[in-house]
Amino acid sequence: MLEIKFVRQNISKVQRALLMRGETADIEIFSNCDDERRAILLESEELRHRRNLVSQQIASMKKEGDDTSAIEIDMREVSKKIKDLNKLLSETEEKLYAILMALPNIPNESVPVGKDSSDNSVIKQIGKPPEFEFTPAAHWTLGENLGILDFDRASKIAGARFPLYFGAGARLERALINFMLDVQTKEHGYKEVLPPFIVNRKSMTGTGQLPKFEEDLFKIEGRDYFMIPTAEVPVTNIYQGEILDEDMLPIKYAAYTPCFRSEAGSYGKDTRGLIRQHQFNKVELVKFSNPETSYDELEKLLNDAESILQMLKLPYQVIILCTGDLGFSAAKTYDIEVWMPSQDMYREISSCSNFENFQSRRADIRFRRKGEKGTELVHTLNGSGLAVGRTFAAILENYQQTDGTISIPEVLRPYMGCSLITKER
RNA sequence: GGAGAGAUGGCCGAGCUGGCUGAAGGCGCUCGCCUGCUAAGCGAGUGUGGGGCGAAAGCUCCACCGAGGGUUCGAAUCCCUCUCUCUCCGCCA
Repeated sequence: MLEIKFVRQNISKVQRALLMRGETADIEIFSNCDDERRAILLESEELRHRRNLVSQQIASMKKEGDDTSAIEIDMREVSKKIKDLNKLLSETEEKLYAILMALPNIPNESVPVGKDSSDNSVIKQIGKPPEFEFTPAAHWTLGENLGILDFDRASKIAGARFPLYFGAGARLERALINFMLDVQTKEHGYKEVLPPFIVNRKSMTGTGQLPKFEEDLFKIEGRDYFMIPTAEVPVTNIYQGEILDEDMLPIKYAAYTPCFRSEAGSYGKDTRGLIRQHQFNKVELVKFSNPETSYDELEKLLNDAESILQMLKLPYQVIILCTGDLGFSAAKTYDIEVWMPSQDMYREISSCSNFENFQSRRADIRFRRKGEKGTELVHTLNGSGLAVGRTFAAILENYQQTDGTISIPEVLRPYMGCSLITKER
């Protein structure tokens, strides 16, 4: 959420930002509501002021034993009017709030302007795509042939877009989770967190998934609960409504969670394999940062996520999202894309963003500077480190052998207890 | 699920026979003083949000004592609903 004062004073800047994102929002309605709100507020506050004064007067008159019934009758009217005005006020504020909550974050100045994903630019490419003497198979083919993935049976259990891992496949998934958590906690200073996988509406609103993107979420029927689409939601909301000490910052958390996404509106895309599932595993990195250093923290976060791919020796590239492709809450985002041989292209495996104070304003996460009074909003950041299912897919495809077996990346062998995945029975 | 208790400022904790209580007291924090170090001591200050006036420093008003309603001239204080926490019983991985 943007600050109401900021929007009021920077209407044209906000409009420009919306335009750059390829969005339209009716700023006129905002201005009208805003003016209306202040007009009502002014009137209601004047009346309240009067009521406060008279109430005190009544108190002292009663002490003297004077008759106050005439004033009381008068004040009854005033109170009624205040009540009416308040009703009007909250209606106006609701409208205003709805607009404000639907406004996306302002892109950082370093974000290139562009229309859509085709305008994203590649910042760097690390590692070379492997060369095969055969046509590399898709990971679902490999996985099903090896007996470690079974999408058919998964669909009996739950439906399309759910994974089912067996044997070495299940172990590989678990190995990746452990490996990723170990690297981030032991080498990069993140603290491990295991949060709830179901959250309430307030938390979803705090990080920006609601109110705009409810259709992307799995909701628990009959209760105001949602399955998390990413650990970002529960982990960022850990400090919801709190005031942190400056010397606690930056706070760095690494969390493994399953993620649940309804993937509404993506019917034709990635219908096979592990790329687009309703449920997938992810290790998420979340930071709470001092505003001055948040962009340094973003670079570090990106490096921390990248290090996993480097250690797994998977070829990848880093792209910076242009204004038109930026997520709703983000001010700046890098995507990491891993090489997928069967598709002959790079596919997103991580997304690292700085949200500045967009989420912290919604979730009310502040900090207090040493020696200064007042509080300030922290900056929040997060990034996948990494999406486990997609990493699984990338390993299968990049490490496939002529005979359809999968050699295991060196760093995972201690976790797997083997160096090769062969056909399961 | 049943029966109770509670939710107050950064934290702890009074107030809860309605009116001068934005809220005692303590802790913490900041600034100043003092003590040749440390500890202790003394003094002052120290919530958030939103309006109005002002170039600004600032002045002023309103709201906020879990959330939302109600009663009343007036509510942290009374009533209702909800959420959460705690204790006991039941059930349970």
